[in-house]
Amino acid sequence: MSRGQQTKQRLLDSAQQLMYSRSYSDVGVQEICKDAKVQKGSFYHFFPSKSALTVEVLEQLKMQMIENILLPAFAKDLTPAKRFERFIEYAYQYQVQLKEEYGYVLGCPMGNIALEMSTRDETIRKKVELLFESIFEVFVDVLEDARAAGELENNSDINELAQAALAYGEGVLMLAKTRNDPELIKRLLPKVGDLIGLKSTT
Amino acid sequence: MSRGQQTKQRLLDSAQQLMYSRSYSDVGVQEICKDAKVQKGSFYHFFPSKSALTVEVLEQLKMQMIENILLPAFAKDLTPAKRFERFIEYAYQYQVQLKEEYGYVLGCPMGNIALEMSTRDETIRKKVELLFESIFEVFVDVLEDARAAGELENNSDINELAQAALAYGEGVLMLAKTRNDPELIKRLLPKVGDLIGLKSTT
DNA sequence: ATATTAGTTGACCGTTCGGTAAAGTCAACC
DNA sequence: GGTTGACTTTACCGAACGGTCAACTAATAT
Repeated sequence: MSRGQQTKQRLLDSAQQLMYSRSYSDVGVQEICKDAKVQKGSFYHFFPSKSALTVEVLEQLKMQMIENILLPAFAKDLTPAKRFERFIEYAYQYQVQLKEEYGYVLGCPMGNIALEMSTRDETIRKKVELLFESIFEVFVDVLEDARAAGELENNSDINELAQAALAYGEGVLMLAKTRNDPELIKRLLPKVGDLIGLKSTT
Repeated sequence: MSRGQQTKQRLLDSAQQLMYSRSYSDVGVQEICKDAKVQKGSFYHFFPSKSALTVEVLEQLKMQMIENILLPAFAKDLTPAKRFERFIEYAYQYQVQLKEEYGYVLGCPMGNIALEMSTRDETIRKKVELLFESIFEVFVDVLEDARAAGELENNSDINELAQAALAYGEGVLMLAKTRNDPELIKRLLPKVGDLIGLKSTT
């Protein structure tokens, strides 16, 4: 990685961490630069605006999420139901760890930005929409497996089930963040099985 | 209402409208004052801080929501399932109207603030937690009615079902806001019946 | 070796931020 | 009719905001 790429990466990493643990508006370009040990002029050499930086942060977030959570959790070595269980366990453990580290359950980094920025920055809104689409596709994939294996009691459209599952997950993370209690994830998320009609998840 | 109370009310109303349509951070006390036609000094006569104003806005929001949405939607003139259907219709119509008025689906005013502010202002987080509790209680009430009427196929703890329903609702509103598409509410929210095991809601 | 490009530095822009303070105005009560 | 306290006005604070700019240095290619 070239010198410039390293600098850019530090900016992306600092921005991701700071914005996730606080919010888009609460973190200024100045603070991101200070954290990344980069001067402000350099920031604007790599990014035309704070908004553009954020879009790249979201892209990075998506890649990390797919690689570190979605792919391992939904690997096809288990039954669809067990994959969901594994996913829930990952999500729970992650929020527990965040609470230890920051004192707060931080919830979903995409959901946080979505609600803060959707009415203020159209390119950010569109980007988050795409990220949700990525998760959604993974869900569709598992649900198709489940239906093929006869483990799906529900005969609704799989696209709608996947969206419902995504919505439910986001909602549970919101409640967990609001209560600042990761246990909510463990108690509530398994009910996603009822929502999508998956056998033996409860 | 005394002159002072009127001023305070204008501040609360302006703040509520501006913060809901944009966000907490994007709206300054200056702008709130300008919108309410109140001088800044007066603002700080009524509220010690922007945070305190927000807590009162949230309280007002709760009262309005209970009176205008929850009480009429969950009135006991219909079966529990039909009450949920009516609630969904209200939520849908409201977001459609917001989109016409502002160009954006605004989602849930509590959820929006929760995700933006939970890690930044503890008194706001606590207040939102309480608001969720209020909705939650209404849900518990309907679910008890449903179980008494034998319309609840699920034998889980009603508190957990109510929380799951709340989470799902918030998640659907988040997705609708991110996609800026109120139709998602109509398509997705009825599945709450599957989640809580309510007969004949789909 | 030199020219070009990529990256860095730090000072600077106008504006807005949340919040303060003091002087002034108004209505109500004695 | 004067006093009191609620409310309003206006000017102001230091700090931070997102973004710009021109001068500088480091690395690369010819």
